[in-house]
Amino acid sequence: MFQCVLSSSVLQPHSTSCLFKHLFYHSATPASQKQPEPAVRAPFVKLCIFSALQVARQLLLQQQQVSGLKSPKRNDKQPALQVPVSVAMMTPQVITPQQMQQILQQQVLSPQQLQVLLQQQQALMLQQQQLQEFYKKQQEQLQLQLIQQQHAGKQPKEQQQVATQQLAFQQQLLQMQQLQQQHLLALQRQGLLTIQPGQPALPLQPLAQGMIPTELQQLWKEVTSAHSAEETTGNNHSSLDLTTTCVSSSAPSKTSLIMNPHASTNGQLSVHPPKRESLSHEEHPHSHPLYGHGVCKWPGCEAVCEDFQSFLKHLNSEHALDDRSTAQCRVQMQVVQQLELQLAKDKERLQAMMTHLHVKSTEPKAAPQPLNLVSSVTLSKSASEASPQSLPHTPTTPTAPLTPVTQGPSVITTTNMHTVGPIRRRYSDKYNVPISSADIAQNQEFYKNAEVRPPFTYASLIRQAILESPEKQLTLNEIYNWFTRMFAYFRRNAATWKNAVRHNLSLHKCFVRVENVKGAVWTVDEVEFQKRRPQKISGNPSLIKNMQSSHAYCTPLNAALQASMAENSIPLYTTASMGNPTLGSLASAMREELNGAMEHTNSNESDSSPGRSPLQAVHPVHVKEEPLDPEEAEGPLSLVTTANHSPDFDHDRDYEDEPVNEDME
DNA sequence: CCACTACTAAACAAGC
DNA sequence: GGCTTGTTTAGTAGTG
Repeated sequence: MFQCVLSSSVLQPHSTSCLFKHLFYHSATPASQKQPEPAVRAPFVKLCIFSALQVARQLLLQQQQVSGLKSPKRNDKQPALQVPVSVAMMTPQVITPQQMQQILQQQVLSPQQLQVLLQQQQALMLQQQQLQEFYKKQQEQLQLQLIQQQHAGKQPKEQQQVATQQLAFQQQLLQMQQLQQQHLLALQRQGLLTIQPGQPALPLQPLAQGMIPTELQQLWKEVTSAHSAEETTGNNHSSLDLTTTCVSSSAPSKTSLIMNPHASTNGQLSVHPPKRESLSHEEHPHSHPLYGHGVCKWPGCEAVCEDFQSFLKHLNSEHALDDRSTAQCRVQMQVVQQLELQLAKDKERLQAMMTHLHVKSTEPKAAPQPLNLVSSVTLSKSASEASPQSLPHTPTTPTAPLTPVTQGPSVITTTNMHTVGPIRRRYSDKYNVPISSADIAQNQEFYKNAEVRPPFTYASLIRQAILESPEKQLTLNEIYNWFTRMFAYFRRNAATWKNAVRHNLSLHKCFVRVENVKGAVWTVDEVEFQKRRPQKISGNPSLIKNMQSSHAYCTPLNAALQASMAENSIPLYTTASMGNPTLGSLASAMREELNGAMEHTNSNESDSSPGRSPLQAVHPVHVKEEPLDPEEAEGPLSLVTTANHSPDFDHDRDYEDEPVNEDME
């Protein structure tokens, strides 16, 4: 029932490759992030890893942006706009695997390993310093050359060479910094989880770009010094120290708090945890944010506490206000801060993506028809936001999945639709948007509101409309309504697309007309429908290959979709019961289609379909002309009303009020 | 170049 | 007669 589905046209080879890229991106990213999680792992460690990744990623981002600005070379090759885009796309993949590995491995470090780590760290520092020096020299050289050229006006090549060298070094630097960052965080974590003999704080200036470096530095100092203090002195002493440490060390944090408004609240919360806790648990005897499921939730602790009382005991004894706890708090603060930062970034990216989808890259030919888009609001918004890391695609791919830049057929202006005469546009193949599951789910709302042509063939859409109905049958008018309900695009220019719908219904064998008491309804002959694509696919070996290779993505694809839908509390394909059935079901139908296509590639022709869709083993009527159908016996009740989407149909009326529309209800 | 598919336009018929 | 529904044909365009 839940199958991967894409419209037949969507599966055209061209778009398929894009799709796979896309899918790979979507599937690879989360997978790698969760990657090899050891069985036993404190949540704290997860947080640390996560934050480490975020830090590194952020670092990389900022670095790239900086370097993108600095190096003229980069701008030569690609529009400045695109640089951050590709970076944004790549970062998750670039960072994750190795870093994960390292971080995870480092998690179980023995003292010796720690030693090694530290040595590595130092070595890194050294290398980095060297690199930096080199880099400086290069810069100076470049400056010099620039000056010379300004006077002499020549030798651009050399300059370029230097620039590229510079770039390369920047990248190396970047990598070093990443590694460094990573080591630092690993060490931090270790320092908290195991007692780490005091290693002098390391010079950390190069880290500056990534995240508040002074804070990190401070953190590191504190953590290490705290441990050494703990080792050398007793607990009593340290509990005395804490206050001082707390006070003195809070200075840098405060500065950062000022810089980051979000952090301030967190800072407040986490800086004085012990006090708060004692207060809070008095007020709310059995709810404590640090206690849950009989386990202490203090980062890295996970001590089992039978009851709340013992937890309190544990809390007061093990996590008293001492240097260590303070340091841990600070780290936690960092973590939260980083998460917030990341969240902000992701939000921004999401915004930019959405904006981008509403906007049109305005380029191609002096098109008679303007390129689209939705509202001026989004437009203006996009102007300011679309720049940084929004675009989901690398500049190198000519066919950006979500934005068919080419001749604007995929998008049509509202205003021009009526006036512009017949515009031939073909959206299914070329301009087709390869669609990942997430896209589908996400874009559903988008298509509902934005007058963007959906990247599905009429046949697929019709089928979807029909399958979505509880009886798996719709009248023509109901199909129309579905179109207008689901796609803003189809709220205009009704004559054209309605004609196309009728044309498709008549033309394709997979659509079966069933006479009924009250008229005629259309159903889908799934067998026929499935037959359609194999032809296409079977003719093209490369496609088959792609399809097969893509099979592996189907699962994560589904998972991702379902997850995203679950997040939005969108039920899957329970059409009859839910208020807004369309979103989930469209997506699921898309999956279905994809799966169906793949089944056919795997088991060509053979009658695999009946098993697959008991649900729509509707009417195996192959002769279109035949009005009579076993279906007729089934009952005339269904078509009478649109009981299933009664709520939605009010919307339909709205749409139908439009000038062009000549629907009758 | 050809076959195939998809989209668009339009003519036409039947029924209400 | 006007409209919807349904069928059919023709032309265009993209892809392999």
